[in-house]
Amino acid sequence: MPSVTRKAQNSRAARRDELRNQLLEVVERLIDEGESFTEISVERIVAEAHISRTTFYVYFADKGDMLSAWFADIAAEVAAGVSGWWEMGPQSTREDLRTAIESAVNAYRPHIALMAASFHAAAYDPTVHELTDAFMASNVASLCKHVIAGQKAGFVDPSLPAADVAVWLLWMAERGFHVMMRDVDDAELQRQIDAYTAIVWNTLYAPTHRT
Amino acid sequence: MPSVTRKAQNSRAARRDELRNQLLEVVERLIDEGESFTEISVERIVAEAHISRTTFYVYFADKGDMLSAWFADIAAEVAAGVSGWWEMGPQSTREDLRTAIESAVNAYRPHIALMAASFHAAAYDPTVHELTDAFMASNVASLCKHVIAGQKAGFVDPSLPAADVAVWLLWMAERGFHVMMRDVDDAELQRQIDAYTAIVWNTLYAPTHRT
DNA sequence: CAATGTCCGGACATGCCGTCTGTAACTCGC
DNA sequence: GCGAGTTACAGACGGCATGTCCGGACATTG
Repeated sequence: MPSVTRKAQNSRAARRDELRNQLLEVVERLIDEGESFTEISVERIVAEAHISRTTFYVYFADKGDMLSAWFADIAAEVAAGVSGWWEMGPQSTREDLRTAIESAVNAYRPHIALMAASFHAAAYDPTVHELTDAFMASNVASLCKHVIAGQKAGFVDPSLPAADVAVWLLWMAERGFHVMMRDVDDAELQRQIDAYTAIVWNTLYAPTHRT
Repeated sequence: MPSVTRKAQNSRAARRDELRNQLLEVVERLIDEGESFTEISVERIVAEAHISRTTFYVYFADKGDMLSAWFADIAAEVAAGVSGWWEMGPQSTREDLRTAIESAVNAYRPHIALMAASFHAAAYDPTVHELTDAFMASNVASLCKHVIAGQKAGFVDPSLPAADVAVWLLWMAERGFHVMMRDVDDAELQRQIDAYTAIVWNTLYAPTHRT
């Protein structure tokens, strides 16, 4: 009875997604209350979510698996948010850059706590590590491509080592988002965006925009 | 008998230092072998160091305490390594900046594994968090002061928000050191230093050095 | 009804933690 | 050398969290 099996699998996957969201909501709240992902036990999570620990292990191999199940979705969202950056061209202004960065921040920000948790867990969980790595690699590749194109088109400092600078700028963003954009009001957030924009602008574009 | 007590305390402190170094050597090796600090148990550490777990707890409250006992020393070393940067003046060249950064890297590099472990542990260990925080805050303060002085003296882009940019540039360094300078050969290391130098130079100094 | 899938409570072995024994050794001052 | 103080140890503890397993309760479906 293949149809039965198929249906079961579908509902299983759906249920997994449902649980995943429900559990991450709990985790997010706990993190916001000042705890760290590593310190939050599975027992704690399932208790707060009112499901049994057994059920948790039916759907997830462990905490990292739960995080991983969620990461791909959000990575895509963020990637879409950043994409404006890659469209910078010779005519683009510093305002355009700021807008692109702001949209990336806006995509990132609702999930800062869990993103930070993911990057933290990446240090000891191989599965999570692969995901964060792929996420960074993909964005680095995009930025690198953009930088090289910009150098060819003459609106990015041609003396820069494109690949290396791309890596540095994006890891800076990752770290900065987690460290500086947690628990900040909107004014502070705007200032942080300004600062990051200033660094990126000066690094990449300013040298070719001298008046 | 105060003299006895005093002597005991001295030897205790000395022994603590001795153990600390011995244990961190083990930890460093284990990390180099691909394990993560969080995952390394006290049992593991003491076994490899050929001391008993009991003895460990005589001298340290826990793993974090051991890391903390070591962090202050190394923070001072690194701070000394970076100090060349703050001496950049109106006449300083890009080469000077690179030299300063290289010396910071050289101070940092021998301890990258443990520094990374410290920053990682900071996420869940309040004691370690305080130390890493103070370390970053102190360097940020120095850089911030340098930027402001440079803006007054006219060799740093005056449009930059000094405090914010200082924070971003230094967290970028912290992250970059851990992510990009682990397990790299010397050629790769030089390239990373070049990239970081390029970003810092373009951000801070280049706008006022236009030819 | 019977089979299937879902959830649960309860229990298990395992591993690590931090603490607390008692014991053996070593180093002093006397 | 004797005894007091210190240091190291092995061994055991209670506690907590992990990941796994089972059996029973319940609803859904054929």
